[in-house]
This record gives sequence, structure tokens and C-alpha cells, in this order.
Amino acid sequence: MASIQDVANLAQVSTATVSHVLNDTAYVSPRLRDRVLRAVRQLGYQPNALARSLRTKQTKTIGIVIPDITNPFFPAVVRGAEDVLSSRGYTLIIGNSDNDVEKEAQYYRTFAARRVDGILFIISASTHAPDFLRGHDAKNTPIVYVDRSYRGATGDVVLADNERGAYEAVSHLIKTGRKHIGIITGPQVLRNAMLRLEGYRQALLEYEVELSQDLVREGQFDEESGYLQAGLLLNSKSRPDAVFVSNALMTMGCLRALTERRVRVPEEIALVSFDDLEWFAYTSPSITAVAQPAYELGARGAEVLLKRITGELTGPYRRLALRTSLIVRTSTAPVQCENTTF
Amino acid sequence: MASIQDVANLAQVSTATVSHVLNDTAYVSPRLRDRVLRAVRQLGYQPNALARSLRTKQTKTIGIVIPDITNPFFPAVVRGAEDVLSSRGYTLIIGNSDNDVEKEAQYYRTFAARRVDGILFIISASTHAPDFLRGHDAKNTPIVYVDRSYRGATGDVVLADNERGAYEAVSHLIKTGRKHIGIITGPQVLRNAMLRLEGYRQALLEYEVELSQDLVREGQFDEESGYLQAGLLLNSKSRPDAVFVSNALMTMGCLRALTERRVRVPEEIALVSFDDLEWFAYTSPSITAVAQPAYELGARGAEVLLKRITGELTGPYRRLALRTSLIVRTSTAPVQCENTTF
DNA sequence: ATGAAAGCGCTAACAG
DNA sequence: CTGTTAGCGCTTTCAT
Repeated sequence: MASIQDVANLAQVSTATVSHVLNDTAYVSPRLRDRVLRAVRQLGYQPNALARSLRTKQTKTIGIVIPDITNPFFPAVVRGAEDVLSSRGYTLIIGNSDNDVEKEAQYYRTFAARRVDGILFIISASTHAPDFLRGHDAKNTPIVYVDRSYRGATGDVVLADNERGAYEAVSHLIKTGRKHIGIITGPQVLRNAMLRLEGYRQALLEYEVELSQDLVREGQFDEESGYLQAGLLLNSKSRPDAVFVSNALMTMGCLRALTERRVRVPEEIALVSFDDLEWFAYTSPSITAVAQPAYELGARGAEVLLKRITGELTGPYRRLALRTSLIVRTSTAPVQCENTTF
Repeated sequence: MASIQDVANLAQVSTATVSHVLNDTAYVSPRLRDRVLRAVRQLGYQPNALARSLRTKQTKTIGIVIPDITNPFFPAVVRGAEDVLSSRGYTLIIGNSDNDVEKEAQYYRTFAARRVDGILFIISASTHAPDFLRGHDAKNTPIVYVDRSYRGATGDVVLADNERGAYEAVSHLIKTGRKHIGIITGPQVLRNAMLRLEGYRQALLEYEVELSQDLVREGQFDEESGYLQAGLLLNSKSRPDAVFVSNALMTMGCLRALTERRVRVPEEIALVSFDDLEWFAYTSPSITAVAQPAYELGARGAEVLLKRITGELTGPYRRLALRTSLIVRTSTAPVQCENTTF
């Protein structure tokens, strides 16, 4: 592949001149300018980004690590990030951590070796900063934590307003006539999971509905535990008339439990999921859900990161909480029939 | 960030020695070796991948362009690719083309500038090679076409066996008692779409079921056209007792049409989708589908690419067709009731 | 307005 | 065995 030297030779100018016309970094007479451009075209010259980066000390590259690209929530945030990044001339390199801190560390090191200009991190489940970030030089390569963070995170944070989202979901349940509302929470070591539970509590408090510990069940954010905890909820003596499930995977498990037991939704039990999946609109009944602003999370995260990189944003780390939106579907339809029965 | 020179100074050796111990490229006495390693640790030295690549002329980077990471099929192939790539020390850079040739060209240029070692391409809808690939130097940076290709593609090809998958789906429909089988095809400029139609034809031929042109409707692989064509199929005088839909998006549209018209599935009409989505198991009825080996497509694609890069594979381009699998669910349950009715 | 040359951080001959 | 050194391809003073 042709180098800048080849172009210079062909155009009969110095490499400096070539560089100047390509980067518009100094005035070059139309005559030479034209010769350079012609040579560039003739050779199909494509500047070597590696050499340029080595020299300029910026790679125009952002690294992103996500738990699993196969979980539909993450592609949406990646997409948001990629859109703003590519429009600003940045390239995205990606890694799947599988919620494994060791893999996270691995990608972190790769990113460091490649001298990425910044990092977008959707960290794996954890409450405190992992070791590999201890010595991180946030000045040189800023990090933005997306969707999740831990206290004392050394970077800006962009996430969904978990508490408010949960609050709205449970309020909705109450307003549609449910009084006996169960919750399947996420693992309480995760801040997100805690906040969703907190939103649930707030709603009950606000509407003066009594909170029963029997109706609070801790899941693990996976399908299996959703199935399990839903089963326990259904078998308990105080069977709820509504369930708020803290994420989509557990909702799928819950659905399975419901189907197996032939529980009628929404007549016997209403259902709200935190996290919306496209197909929740296609099940019967369709499922009411709290939609997270996944795309925006990625886009805003990338914007903040870029601002840190350019120095447009400085000072203490920011924390952005993006609003969720409640998508009301039939799984929480008001129980009309029962009223008319009386 | 510390450079190899810093390490050399601290360890009181030459940079060559440092390089040698780090890359295990020559025997170094235990004494020096130890001093080097100590210095590396002390400085938290991380070799600069850019400088290394500039010198060695390999970046250990693969570029992948996909239409849209938001479509669940593609993350699965990306995941497959990423798994094999990262296990071999390669890094993945990603781009979304939105089926736009201009964006594809854009990413292609970026990849070229970054001197990626190879490219994984899920091309946008097209029958022939786009201009930007005309002058591609396949010797230097191999391309593997995944899932789709065009004739005369200058690279290996790894895709699903579309024809066979369609054949099996339609055969299944016939075996479960349907005789009047409609198809919603994809745009017939796409090879994949053509092959799926061909599989449909083969199955009818094989089982001596007459093919009626009324029952062949061309969609555009999007939700809307699925809805539209399903509607036409349902309204036609010769209403089918089964429909084979050529991709998942159109299946969603078809579902919508079916639901609106309160058509009972599978009693009135059986349904098979080419492309399986996770949630097809959760609808009622659950949906029979041809599952594509998405993960394997990515993984095998990456493997072939790596073999080209290492020179382990040479000569004429290979073409790999991976088998699909038919997931039988309730949308194609045999129509028992009707039989007993007689 | 243009060019010479240094140097980014690393690897790989080559010498010794 | 270890060190010297010449680049890889580019940008950027600094002269002219």
C-alpha cells in the first residue's frame, strides 16, 4: 500500500507538503495542491492511521465492554454509542465480558495497549471498583460508566432512572385496582436492583398500600430464578394479584411459571416487567413494561465521553439519570369483569 | 505512559533485550530477564500496540460490518466471531451499515486506514459487488462474506443452507396435513430470498403438491410487507391453510395480520417462519421456525478468515453452507380436530 | 509557501 | 547472549 513518501515522490513535493494538503494544516499553492491530490488519487493512497496515531497520540478509537451482545438491551446501547461516535469520526472496538471481571480486565488491558481515547463501560455485577481499575489514569483516557456503576466510580455515569421507573410501574398497578402486589427483585448487591426495589417501596408508601415481606422475592436477573420465584409467589398463602418483575429475563421465567399453572393474566394476576422487549407486544396477553432508554444511554454516554476527551467537559464527574417510560399493554388491564360480577 | 525505553533504562539493558524478553524472541539470561520483568511491573508498562503494528505490519484487528446490530440475528453472529477472534488475540472493530452501500464503503475505508488484518462482511442487499470493492487487494487483507454474498465475491463465503432450510420447513407443513401452502418471499434480488423460494418449490415438487402462483407473494423482509402480503394471502379466493414466511420481521407482520383478522393458528392456518427468534417460544401459539446457525456463522466465518490471514488456507475461495434446524412448535400442530370431525 | 529532519515506540537485522 | 541501529509512516517544528 502506498505511503506518503510515494505520494510525495510522484507529486514531486516533500512529505510535509502532502501532509499539509491532506490535513489542511497550512496554505499550499494551488499548483502543488493539485499535483498532490492527483497523485493521491492515482495511487489510491490511504493514510496509515497507525502511523498517524503514533505521532499524534490520539487514536480516534473508543473501546466499549458490555456483558453480552446477545442480550437485546446491549446492542441498543452499542448502537446509540456507535451512531454518535462514527458521526464524529471515531471507531468502536467491542468486547463481551460475560459478567466476568477477569474478561473485563482483559479487555481493559487490550484497550490500554491500543491507546484508545476513551472507554465506555457497562460493568459486570459488582459493588465496588475492580482491582484492574485501581491505577487507571482517568485524565489520559476517560471512562464513562453506562447503565451501571459502583460508588466512587472514577468516571462519569449515565444510567436509567431505575427508582422512578419502578415507582411508576407499581403506581400503575395500584391505579388499575391491584392491592396485593408482589415483586421479584434482582440480586441486592446490584445498585440497579436495589433502586428498583426502592421504587416499589415508594409507590406502596405513597398510595398507602401495606408492604408484605412475603411478597418480596429476590431473583438473580436470570430466567431460571424468575421462574422459581414466580412459583413461590404463586404458591404462597397470600397469593398476589399483581407482580412487578425487575428485569426481562426474569419476566420470561415468570411467564413460563404462569403458563404452566394456567394462571390467567391479567384477570388473576397482573404483570409488569422492568425492561421492555420488542416481542412483549406480540404475546397474548401483551406485556406492560418499563422501557429503558437503551439507545439514549449509549448515545449520551458517548457524548459525555467525547466531551471529556476534547476537554469540553472538565471537573467533577457527572451523573446522568435518563427517564424510563411505561408502556401500558394488556397484562395490566383493569379488572372490569370482577367489578361487574358483584 | 512508560515506553520500552523507560523500561530499558530502569533495567539497565537495551530496548532490544526488553523486546526479546517480552516477546520471547531470543534467549535472555535469567539475570537480565528478571531485571526487565521487574522494571516492567514497576512502571506498569503496557507495550504500545500502535508502534508494534506499525513495525510488524499486522494489527491483530478484524473489522466487521453488519447491517444493524439491533436486529437480533446479527449480534449472534458478531458474538460467534468475537469469541473465536478474542481467543486468538484479535480485536474486533464494528460498524453498522443500515443496508446502505455508502456507509459500507465508509467503514471499508476506515478499516483500510487502520490496516485491519481481515474483514468480516455481512453485505447489504445487493446482487453484485459494490464499486468500493473493485480494487480490493484480497491477498493483503482477506474478506469473508458471512450470511450473504454476491456472485463473483472476492472472498470466502459462509452462510446458512437457505434452500434446504426452506425445503424442510415446507415439507414439514405438508407432512402435518397441509396442502394449500402460501409463501411470503423476500425481495427476489437477494440470493437468500431466491434460495428460500427455491426450497419451497422443491418441497412442493417432491411431494407432488401443485404450486399456485396466487400463493407466492413477494415481501421486502420488513414487518410492513409481511403484514401486507399476509393480508393479501388471507383475502385471496384460494385462502391457504399454511404460510411459510421467509424471515422473522415479516413473520411479525404476518402475526399482526392474523391477529387482527382473528384467524386461528394452527387450526385455520399453520405458520412457519424462516429465522427463529427467542420469543417465538413464548407466543401463543408458539411459532415453528427455521433456526439459522447465527453464532456458528460468525464463528466459522472468523475461523476461515484467520486461516486466510495465517496462510493456513490458500487457493480458490471456499463456500460453506451451514445447516439450519427446524424448531417445531404449536403453530404447525397437526390438525387433529378436523379429522375427528369427519 | 515549501522542505529537511527529528521523533512517536517498537522490532529485527546485524555485530560483536 | 546482548546491544546498536535502521526503519515502519506520519506530523510538526524550524529553517529558508
